[in-house]
Amino acid sequence: MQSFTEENYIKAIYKLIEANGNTVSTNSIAEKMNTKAASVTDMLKKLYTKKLINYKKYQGVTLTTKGEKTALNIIRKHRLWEMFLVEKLDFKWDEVHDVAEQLEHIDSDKLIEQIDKFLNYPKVDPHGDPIPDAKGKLNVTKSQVLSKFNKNDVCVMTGVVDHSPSFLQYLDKSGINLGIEIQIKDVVLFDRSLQITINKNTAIFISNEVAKNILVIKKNYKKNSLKV
Amino acid sequence: MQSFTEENYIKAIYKLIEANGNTVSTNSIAEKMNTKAASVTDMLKKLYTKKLINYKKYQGVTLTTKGEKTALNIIRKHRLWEMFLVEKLDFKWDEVHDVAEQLEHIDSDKLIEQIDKFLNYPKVDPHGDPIPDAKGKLNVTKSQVLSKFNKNDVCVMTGVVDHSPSFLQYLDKSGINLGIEIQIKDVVLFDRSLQITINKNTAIFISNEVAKNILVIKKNYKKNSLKV
DNA sequence: ATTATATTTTAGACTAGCCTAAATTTTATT
DNA sequence: AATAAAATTTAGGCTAGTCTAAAATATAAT
Ligand SMILES: [Mn+2]
Ligand SMILES: [Mn+2]
Ligand SMILES: [Mn+2]
Ligand SMILES: [Mn+2]
Repeated sequence: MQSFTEENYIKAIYKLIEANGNTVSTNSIAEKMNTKAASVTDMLKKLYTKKLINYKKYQGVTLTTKGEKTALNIIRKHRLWEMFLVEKLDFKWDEVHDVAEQLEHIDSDKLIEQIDKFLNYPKVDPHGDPIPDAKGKLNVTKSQVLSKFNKNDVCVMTGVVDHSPSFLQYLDKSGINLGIEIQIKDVVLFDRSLQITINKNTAIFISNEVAKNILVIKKNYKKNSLKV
Repeated sequence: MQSFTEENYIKAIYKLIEANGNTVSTNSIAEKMNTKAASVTDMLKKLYTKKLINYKKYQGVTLTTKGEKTALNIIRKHRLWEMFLVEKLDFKWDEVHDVAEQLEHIDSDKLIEQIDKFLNYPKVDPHGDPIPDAKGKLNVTKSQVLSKFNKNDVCVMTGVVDHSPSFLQYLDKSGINLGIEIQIKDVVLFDRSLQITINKNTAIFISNEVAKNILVIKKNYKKNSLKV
């Protein structure tokens, strides 16, 4: 069994690898964990003796199979709890993160399996992030950021990059939620800001910065897909 | 804000006072917390500086108003979580305690108020223990142990004294649950074991030790009560 | 009223996690 | 290739919470 602190380090390492590929540096962990590099080095030694990470001095860090399984289990719990809070307790998607940061450390297999069942085995969390299954299997998402698409493209929103409350609240206020259909009506060349419609309603403007934080899947990509 | 450890000490002190009256000794806290007296003394100094307990060297301990409020809030959370586990996640009453010991430390007012609402504001937990309200108000229970009653008395079961899984499982197996009507058919003078009926069914025997751990309220005590 | 026993506190030490400052190693730049 | 800069690790120290052993105090027994 790991301490809360160890679990948070493992999750941080997992997310850094997911975001930036292969190995991860001491400094980047320190930044993500809001600690100092010296503290990270101490913890890396400990995680190494517990066989959770591969670590050689000055060489950066990767997760072992055991470490990755551990990380995915924490992420599974985090996302299921977020889903529970939104679906059952009327939390907004910008309110769940801090509570889930605590709940993800509760140690009870039965609890998390029952929560999963209670929610009817959801595939994604309130932010569109995939929920690993009990064996640690994670569906890879093929979403892309909205800013990559062009005039007249039609997409469905599937997630967000930035998870901050302020960004999520801005999306709420703008009527931008998971599942909406977004059509790009115009792209301003100067700053790549977008004019879009949501579910074919009146158009709104969003900045390129916003578009870079909205994940979508392009609609009607396959010729033989259903046109509704 | 308190650490998990501090919260557990405060709850232990509250329960010892509740069980044994007025002040509580260093040794009794050590026993309940599975620590040594020296560790308790250290913690008492800390809780005193935080104004959570009244403490003078060698004189025993009581809770301040602030300490009692803290204790009741932790107990509120513990019991609401137990209720949630039983009512919504199909846990048995003997399975909830260890998980609730973890969940009671989750820090979120909104979470616990929403859980309360989700459960429709229950008054007692799965073991019949009263749930303090958000202001820390606790309904005093007038239940008594079944062993105090006599032949032909009719009671309703309202709670348990012993909360151990083995005792709770024994009760399950014997059909003894909260809300059942218990009639004392016979009392064996030699060992004060009881022959009882449950909801007027065929009689079973229980030991005095078991009867001392079952809480009940006597039925039809008032002459003008409803006879169903 | 002394003495003996039990309880509680203090003293000193340990681990987990964190820090700053200094030393080491790697990487980048001339 | 030599040097400068950046990244990382080590050294030493701090707090929370724990322990054992010893000292102090309170309680019980003569
Ligand atoms: Mn989150
Ligand atoms: Mn999420
Ligand atoms: Mn309990
Ligand atoms: Mn209970």
